[in-house]
Amino acid sequence: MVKMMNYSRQREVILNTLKEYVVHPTAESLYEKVREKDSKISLATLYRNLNQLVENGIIKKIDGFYDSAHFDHNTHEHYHFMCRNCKRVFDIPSNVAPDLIHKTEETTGFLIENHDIIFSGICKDCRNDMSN
Amino acid sequence: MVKMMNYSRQREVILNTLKEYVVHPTAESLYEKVREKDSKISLATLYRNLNQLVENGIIKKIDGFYDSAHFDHNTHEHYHFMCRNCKRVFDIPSNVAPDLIHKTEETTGFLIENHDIIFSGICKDCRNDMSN
DNA sequence: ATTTAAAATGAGAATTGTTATCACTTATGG
DNA sequence: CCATAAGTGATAACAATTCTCATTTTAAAT
Repeated sequence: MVKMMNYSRQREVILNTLKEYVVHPTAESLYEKVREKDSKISLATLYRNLNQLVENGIIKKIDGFYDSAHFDHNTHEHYHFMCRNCKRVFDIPSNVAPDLIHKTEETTGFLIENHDIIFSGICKDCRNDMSN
Repeated sequence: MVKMMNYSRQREVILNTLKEYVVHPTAESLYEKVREKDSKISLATLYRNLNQLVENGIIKKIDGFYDSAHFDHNTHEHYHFMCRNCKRVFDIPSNVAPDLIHKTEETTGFLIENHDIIFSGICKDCRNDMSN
């Protein structure tokens, strides 16, 4: 029994705005963009809808970066990298860690339900800029 | 030029207490244990010292679990799992993802400085308990 | 040993990201 | 079109963490 979500204009704006991102914003920076399209949407509505979209598997929440959560419209298996310099959060393809779940379950006897790999360092753009 | 840390009794108590853990506590639960040994240590002192120990590479901070940070006295490369049921945070050996840094740097052109894998699910003990 | 400057402390206020409350509005199915 | 469940905006509340500041402790140099 999947709990029904009613339509809401605000949720649509929020999801569409998130989909415009290639990198993955915090609630705060997403809120700025959302407000450009609908200046009445409240911050509580943003958080409520982000949580709801996460619970329904439509988007993913990325925890693990030092400050606040980031949100990702890509729900395929992949991992994340934050640049220490520009603070952008990029996708990392999942083939960098083949067979990770299976190996971990074998090794530990734990049941793995969720996982993410969180990398940080310097992205390609910033490396190039630094060497100039 | 490594910044010198002066000795402090409080820091010693905090580090020693952290070392008693097999699983990895939050600041809050570590604080309870620390207060049993020295009931005068302030919460600010705990946080200040944990951050300082992290900056000096003596302990590691584990972000990425839904609520608060956990702290780990084991600085060897390894990963982390939180049980959804008992909320304990366990170590996962790093050989579940061989050559992860190298492959990721190759694939992306990014410079990787830090990384962690965050798993969640049900630990072995809780699986056993559940099947009773 | 005494002095001195930097480092650390305790207590509590402040800050930040996020969630809860509540009166009101909108969506949906009969 | 009515009833009811779901969603909203505004703002208060919250929890984790950091900051402030007057006082104390450490280290190292006299």
